[in-house]
Amino acid sequence: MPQTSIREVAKRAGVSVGTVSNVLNRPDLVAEATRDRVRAAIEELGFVRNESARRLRRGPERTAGEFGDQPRRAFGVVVEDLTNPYATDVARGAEAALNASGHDALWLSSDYSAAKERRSLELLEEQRAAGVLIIPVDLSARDISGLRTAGMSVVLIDRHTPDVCSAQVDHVAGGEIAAAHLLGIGRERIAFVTGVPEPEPCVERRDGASRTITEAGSAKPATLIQDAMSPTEGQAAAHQLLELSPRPDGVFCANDLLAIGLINELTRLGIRVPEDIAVIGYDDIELAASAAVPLTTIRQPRRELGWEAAELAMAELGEGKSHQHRQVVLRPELVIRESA
Amino acid sequence: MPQTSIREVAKRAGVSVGTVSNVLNRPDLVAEATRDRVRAAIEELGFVRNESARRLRRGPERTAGEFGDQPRRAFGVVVEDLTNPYATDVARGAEAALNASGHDALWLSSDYSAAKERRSLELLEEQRAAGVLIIPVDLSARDISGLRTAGMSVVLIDRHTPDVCSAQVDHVAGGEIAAAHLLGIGRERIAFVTGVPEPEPCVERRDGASRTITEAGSAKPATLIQDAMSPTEGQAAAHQLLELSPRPDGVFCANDLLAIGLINELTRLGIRVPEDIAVIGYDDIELAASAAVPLTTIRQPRRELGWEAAELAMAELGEGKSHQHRQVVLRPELVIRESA
DNA sequence: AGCGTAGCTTGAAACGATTCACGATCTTCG
DNA sequence: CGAAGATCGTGAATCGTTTCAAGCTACGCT
Repeated sequence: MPQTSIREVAKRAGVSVGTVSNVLNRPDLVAEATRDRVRAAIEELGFVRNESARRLRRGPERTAGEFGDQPRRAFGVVVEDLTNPYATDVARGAEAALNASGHDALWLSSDYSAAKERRSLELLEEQRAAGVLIIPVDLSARDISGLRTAGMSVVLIDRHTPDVCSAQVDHVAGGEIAAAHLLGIGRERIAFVTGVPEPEPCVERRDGASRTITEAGSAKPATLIQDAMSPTEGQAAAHQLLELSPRPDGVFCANDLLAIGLINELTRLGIRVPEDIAVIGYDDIELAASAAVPLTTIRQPRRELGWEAAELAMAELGEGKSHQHRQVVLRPELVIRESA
Repeated sequence: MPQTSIREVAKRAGVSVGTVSNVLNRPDLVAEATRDRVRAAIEELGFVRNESARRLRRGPERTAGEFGDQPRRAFGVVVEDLTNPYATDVARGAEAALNASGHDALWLSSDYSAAKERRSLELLEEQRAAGVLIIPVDLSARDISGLRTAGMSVVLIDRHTPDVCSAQVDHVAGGEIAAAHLLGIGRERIAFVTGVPEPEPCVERRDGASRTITEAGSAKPATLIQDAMSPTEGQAAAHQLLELSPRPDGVFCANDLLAIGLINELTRLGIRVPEDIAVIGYDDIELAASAAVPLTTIRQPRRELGWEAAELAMAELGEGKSHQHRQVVLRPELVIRESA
């Protein structure tokens, strides 16, 4: 007895399969007595509708917005690293938007691997998810158009190409703001700390910062490249930093985790932050405010970013053919605390 | 034209549908020339197999371990909070084990809400996932048996009941170890900091610690309950702590995030850690080692925990009827750094 | 030539739900 | 009393895939 099907429920309740289906999908079409009988049968048999069959029959989800109940759909949220608070915040924003509209979010992580990324997309495609929100690691146009022909909406986060919807933060501006702040508090020898693989947005931050700095007439910033963007690597960066000559008096870290590790180690080595070296992070994760030296940082509107991305995805789904790809760009914001 | 189906591919390649299916599933049965022709047709048409139909036909996945290619399946990993490094580490451990066996992980978050938790389970059930690994918020036996009859394997993480597989850490022991350490370094007035909603495991840690302390003849520890288990709340706890009289000289925090926030705030208020107040955390998250005051803590083998859970789930799936529920219990470990 | 075999291919029968054109009853009202 | 609606139910057709018994060739062997 492989599975309880609608047919057995029908037999048990003494009705036809069509009626059971109606109880499931349009209960108002069924007389109360019958409905109860069917429900009881469902209960007793522990019946669960086979979503595969349902979807097979239904085909590409109807244009939504029909009368009555919304078609609850699943969207995939693919991020590079579920351990990174930045990524999880973005994803939570997306999930919130999705939930608010009665949809669901499935999280997948690509772990910075193009292969895992591709596999995740495949999985979503096989499951016939409604759409994907993705912080891409290495997405080709081909992958995307594949998804598209499978009828899924695709939204890029933190990256963009003309023929897909995307939501991103203006990282160049973020870099500029950070550099301008460092310059503004009188720092002249600025270093940049980042990690490999260096995500596109970090490159942009770096470019923005670099330009601002050289345009202001200061020396091109030294760049310290670590193995990852974690606090541990930030610690390591502290030592490298002190070996630089001339020793920098301002540091711009590609993310807060690096900054926190860096500051902690610097403090332990007797260097005062911000007096000796000012440090500015990027992201404004929760920990930034309650760090030993509260971190000055660039806040990304991450929840909003995820939220916007989800809105785009849902819109794309609703609009069908007439859809015009949109690119949302949010602006980051300087949060001044104590580290710079 | 709703979707490219196997039939159109067949027509285009001039073969029967059965052959196309074979190319997809058992390529070795098909002559090379035909195979190439079919593959070309697939390519040209941008065909993607409709997973719903496939699954509908296949029915409950065969007992795996068949000849040839493994049936790649998706497992759901439901955690309470994807923002919590503890949870994500466990989930990553699970994902690693799953991937190692050629399966996939879908992450869902319940956000501490029983409703979302239930919804997540429903979703997984509808998608006919192979199994669920869950850190439960509020799971009734009924929910579980529902999942079970739907043919999914269920593994509880960090909680247990006799009739389900589970993997957990011995939290009582963890509490005992922490308390014993605090006692061992001469602390006498110990406080416990936790947050609501207080997960079962935290209660166990507290119990273990309490017992050890009272059995050693010290006063029952004061308990500070915060609104959450975050660094921000740890900060708040610092102030409450100082108002206690007698002022504690040792604190056991329910997790590292609380401990880090607490220590940072204490330091800012001029209290020395560990000299004035020793603080011990729980979890050993990455940040613990690189915190301003490197944190002494109880390490949970989180990756292993997730890994074991995944192994259990996969085993359950493979064993079918003959399955015996197993409960894996891992032992936590004291990591001495500087905060206590 | 006759026969067995191996290697490919075929095509119809599932899988389990949804849909929809039709009946079957029951009301209501002229 | 009879006809026109309402209101409910029915059950066959259908979605796209996999499965599998059966058919077809070509080949080797006696």
